[in-house]
Formats: sequence, structure tokens, C-alpha cells
Amino acid sequence: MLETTRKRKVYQAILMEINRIMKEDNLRPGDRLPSERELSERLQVGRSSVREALRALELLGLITTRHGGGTYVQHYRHNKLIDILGYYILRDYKTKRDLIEMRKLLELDAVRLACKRATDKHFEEMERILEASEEKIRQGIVPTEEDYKFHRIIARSSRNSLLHRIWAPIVEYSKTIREDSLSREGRPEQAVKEHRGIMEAIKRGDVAESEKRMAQHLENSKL
Amino acid sequence: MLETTRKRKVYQAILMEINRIMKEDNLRPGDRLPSERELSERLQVGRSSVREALRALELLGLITTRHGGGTYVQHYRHNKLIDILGYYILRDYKTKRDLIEMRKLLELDAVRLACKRATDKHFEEMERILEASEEKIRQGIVPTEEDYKFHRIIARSSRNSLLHRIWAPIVEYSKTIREDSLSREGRPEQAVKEHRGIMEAIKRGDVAESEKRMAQHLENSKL
DNA sequence: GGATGTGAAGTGGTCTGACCACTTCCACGG
DNA sequence: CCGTGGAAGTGGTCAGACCACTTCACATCC
Repeated sequence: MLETTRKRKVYQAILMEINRIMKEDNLRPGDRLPSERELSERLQVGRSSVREALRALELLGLITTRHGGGTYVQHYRHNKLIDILGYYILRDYKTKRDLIEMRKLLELDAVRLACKRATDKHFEEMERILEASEEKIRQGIVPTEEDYKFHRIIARSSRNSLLHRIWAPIVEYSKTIREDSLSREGRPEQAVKEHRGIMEAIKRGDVAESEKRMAQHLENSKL
Repeated sequence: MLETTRKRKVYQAILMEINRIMKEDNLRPGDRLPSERELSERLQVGRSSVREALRALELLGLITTRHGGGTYVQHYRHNKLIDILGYYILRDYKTKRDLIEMRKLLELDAVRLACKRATDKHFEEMERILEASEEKIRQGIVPTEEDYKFHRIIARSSRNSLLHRIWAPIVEYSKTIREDSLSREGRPEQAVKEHRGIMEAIKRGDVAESEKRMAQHLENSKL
């Protein structure tokens, strides 16, 4: 039986046990965990308690469960902690100013890092996105999605996954509180030009210039 | 019955429902949630499913449950994401690098804003903290707490509470993955000097200088 | 009146057994 | 040889039971 001596609840003890099992059996991401019924029996606890522990791990994205198929270890990078944190931090957030400003800070941080770390693959992707934007504009479609993707690839080229993961929910949320400036006449064309300018500056590794251009671009993007 | 049309699992739907209930009833931190049995009945689901949802929220520290006493909303600042983050992804090398870097970015962002927004109250607080640090050093105590407080007051003087909210858990967590450099001989004295230099630069509103000093300080703080 | 004790009701904690839905896999029949 | 159907295994959910603990009103005592 699990150490119920400590006032820890059973499901918390099970969390530890599962962690131990994962270590002892050297389970790697993608491997399958013992079934709920087996865990229940091995640990001498009810299946419901096992499930409570597993649900917690699932919520965190540390495991995945497939109905009828089993429970599997997931790679750490898939964990949803940041997203959840973001969700709850931003949830009751009211001050638009702080949010917009935070976005700007992150975008600028990203662009600075990108100057030093962006690879050819990133530049190719940027190019593709810009071309897709231009194509959509020719067709009279507002390239909202491409605009987002361009900023995202910059966040990615910072090659700091934490920065990218903090950036994502903030941008997501700030989209909801402010109108899309791309709907303004002539703005999409201008935005693409600015994007291209930013990309070129990053390519040259010119931190000051790319920073300046990004700041200007964000400024212009306000409705 | 909950929308089982979406392939979402019941406990995930319940998470949403609980969120809705918290909003509709305008539940504030400290308030009590409906009991498990009541939720079970109101939502027409099994109590075990309700529990799975509640356990997930509890793991995140968003609610607390008191055996026999009920379930209560907790302030988000009590969330345990940091601990879990540390517990499960502590060994991921790449994540560590990103985390340290992210901290640096946020501290620099904070110091830049502080140059423009710090008030006399903030400076008085910094002064108090620095004096407390010096006092502890005189007593032969390592001023770990004061070090943290100094950085926090800078984050606060950015006057962007979102920045502060993101900053806090990042710093909290990075403390756990790197040794405290303050234990190094002579380091506390040096750190206080650097803090003072940063403060002075902020007072002058000298963005470049305070940024530079903060960067240097963080660099020196590595063990 | 106020402090104290007590018991019923309410609540979370856990286990069991049942049934359903889905996946996996192998033996059987083509 | 291939597919195919079905049994076995697994997660998803529910209902009911019992225990441990808290709360609170009410009775009791000083």
C-alpha cells in the first residue's frame, strides 16, 4: 500500500509512483504506461484514484490517452503548462495597454534574437509567407493568417521555445481586443513591405535596424 | 447534459462548465464552489467525472479542497505550475538555456520601462532594500531575499503588471535550476554595488546605461 | 449571557463493480 | 496469402457505498 502515513492524498502519492515507474522502467516519450487496471492493482488503490492522477498528468500534457488504446508518455516539449499559465494569467486581464505593450516587448526581444539565430530555413519560410500574402492581396483577400504567420516565424527564429510559447498566447489574446488594422485601405500592401524590410534587416543581422523597423511596424499596425 | 457532441471528454467539458459557473456566480478567490455532489447533479454527470476535473484544477493550484470542508477558489498567484514545471522538466537542458535567457530578456525589458516610469516611491523602496542587504551582509547573512526583492521592485516599476506577472514565475523557477551565486565569497557585496549602479542609472533615466548594467549584473550572477 | 460540548448533516476521499466505446491483434475462413 | 470478424484489453463514465473530516446549530454548563 502507498504511504498513507503522510497526509498526502492518494492521487498525489500515485503521481509520485507513476513517476517512479516511468524512471525505473526507463519509459521514454512514446512508450506505453501500464493500464489503469494494472496500476490500480500494483499500487493497491482504486482505479478512480489512478484515474485522478492520470487526468492531472494529461491536463499538463505529460501523457496522452487513447480511448481503447492505452496511455502514453509524451515528450516534455508538449507540456501545456505555459498555455495554462497564460490562460489563467490573461483570463481576467483588463488593461489593454499592458497587453499591447507586452506584445511589443516580446516581438522586439524575438527580433533581436532572430538577428543572431535565424537560419536559411527560417528565411525561406518568411519568403513563402510574404509571397502568399502578396498572392492573397492580388486576389483581393486580406492576408490575416499570413500576417500572424510572419510574426510567428520570427518568434520561432529566436530559437527560444519559451519565448515563443509565451509570445503565442499573448498575441492570440491581443488579437481579440483590438481590431485588425489590415482591413484599412492600403494597409495590407504596406504591412507586407514592412515585413520585408524587417526580414532584410534580420538577414543582415542588423539588430538596431530590425528592432527599429519592428517597432515602427507595430506602431503602424494600430488601428 | 453537457455537449458530448464535441469529442471532448466529459471532464474537460466540466472544466469549462466550472469556469462558466465561476464567472456567472462571480466567484472570487476564497469563495466556495458548489459541492461535488451538487455539481454532479447540476451537470448531469457522474461524481467521479466531476472529481477528475476538480483534481486537475487542484493540481494547478487554482482551487483548494478541504477534506470535509468544501472546495474553494484560490488566487492564481498560488498556482503550483512552477513547482510542477520544475519537477517534470528540470532535466531538459535546452529548456534551461531558454529559461535563463528568457529571464534576462524580461529583466532588460523591465529595466528599460523602469527608466521611464519608476517613481520616487519605487526608488525609496529600492533604497530600503539595498540598506537591508548591507545590514545583512554586516551580520554575515547572505541577503538572498533582498536580492530577489530588488529585482522584483524593478519589475514593478516597469508599471506593466502583465510583465510583472510573467516575470515572477520565470524568476522563481530559474532560481531553482541554478545555484545561488551569492554564496560565492565577496559576491554579495559586489551584487549590492551593481544593484546600486542599476538604480542610479534608472534614476537618471539612462536607458542604455541601466540596460548595460543589468546585463552585466546578470552575467556576473552566474555561478 | 457566554463559553463549552455534542451530535447530525454536509462534504471531500476512496473503493468497487458495472457497463459502454474504442483499439488491438490473432485465429479462422476465404 | 490476405482480409475479416470477434475476443480480449483498455480507457470513459456512472452509481452506490462507506469512511474521515468539517461545520454549525443546539443543548448544556458555568
